[in-house]
Amino acid sequence: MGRPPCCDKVGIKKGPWTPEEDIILVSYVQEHGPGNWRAVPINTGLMRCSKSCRLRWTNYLRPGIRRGNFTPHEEGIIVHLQSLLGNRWAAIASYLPQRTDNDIKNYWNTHLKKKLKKHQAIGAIFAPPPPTTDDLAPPSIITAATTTTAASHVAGAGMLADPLICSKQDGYPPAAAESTAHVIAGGRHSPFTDGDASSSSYASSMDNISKLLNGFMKASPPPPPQQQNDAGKPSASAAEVSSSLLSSFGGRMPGVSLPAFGDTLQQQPALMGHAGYYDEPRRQQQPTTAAPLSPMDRWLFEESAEQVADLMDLSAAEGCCPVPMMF
DNA sequence: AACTCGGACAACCGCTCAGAT
DNA sequence: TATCTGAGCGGTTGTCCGAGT
Repeated sequence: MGRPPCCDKVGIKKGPWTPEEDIILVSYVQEHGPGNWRAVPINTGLMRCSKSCRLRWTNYLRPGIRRGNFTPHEEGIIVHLQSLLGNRWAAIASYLPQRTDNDIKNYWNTHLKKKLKKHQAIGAIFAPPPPTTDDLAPPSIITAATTTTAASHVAGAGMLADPLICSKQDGYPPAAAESTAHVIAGGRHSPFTDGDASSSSYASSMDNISKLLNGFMKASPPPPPQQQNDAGKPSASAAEVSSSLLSSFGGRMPGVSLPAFGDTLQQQPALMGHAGYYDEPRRQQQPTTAAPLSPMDRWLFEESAEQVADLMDLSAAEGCCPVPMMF
């Protein structure tokens, strides 16, 4: 028998999300937490498929998302992990917690693939040979990178981010696993936190929403153009946004209690509950001190920086890419 | 100024997996 | 144990916008 559709297609709205819908979704998630997506359109009145709601939250509204240009360092990480893991964007995204898998996938398809193709065309070396999995990659990562079954790759993606699973199932040293998780959790020692690390990821995600709202609030003058996220300064405070939005709705939002929206954005822990890699209760158990990096981490975090530099300036080199490129 | 083309990115689709029953 | 269903993932498409002609 055929699989029933994930949701009733009749009356389901498609296409770009409106600021109103975003607010409804954000408010709902703030109140109930992410998850149980099937209930979201039912309880909010959103004429959206549950999958669409989840995707919108995960890829755009979720706090902690960094948008805008990828740094050369990030590019290198992506290239490296892509060569290691293939097109397992979720797994790759677990190493770049501020980026969504969709973002990384898009960036790969539009920028990096082209860049690497060009580089490959001139027969240059993209990166020095990665260390063998025997001496560097933890077992879970080896599994993720080398096993062809979908089950293992999904599990592997999770293991990358989950010290409990890593240590329990694979004998992956807890310290190493924790270090990975610490990075994922935005640990201070993370080499992925680049220049604007001082600005919270929360600010950037709030900027996303603020930007939307500013576009929505026709009564308000448009905000001056700004580099999204990088400045880490929202165009309006959450309270202002909330207040203005309420005004524009005449103080009412259908099916949504909005007054707490400003507070909502201050409650990042509640909103950070990202099913999957950002399991907040588990994240909160992470040590606050920097754990020693696993060999894999070290390779990715330290050595890749040099490799990235080599890659990005497309310096002339001989030979060809030593690692398989999945395109 | 109008049109075309291509890049960038948001969103959708279909498949698979995992948990619940 | 088998089946069902919700959630997640990766591939693909659609749309917008800026650059070039």
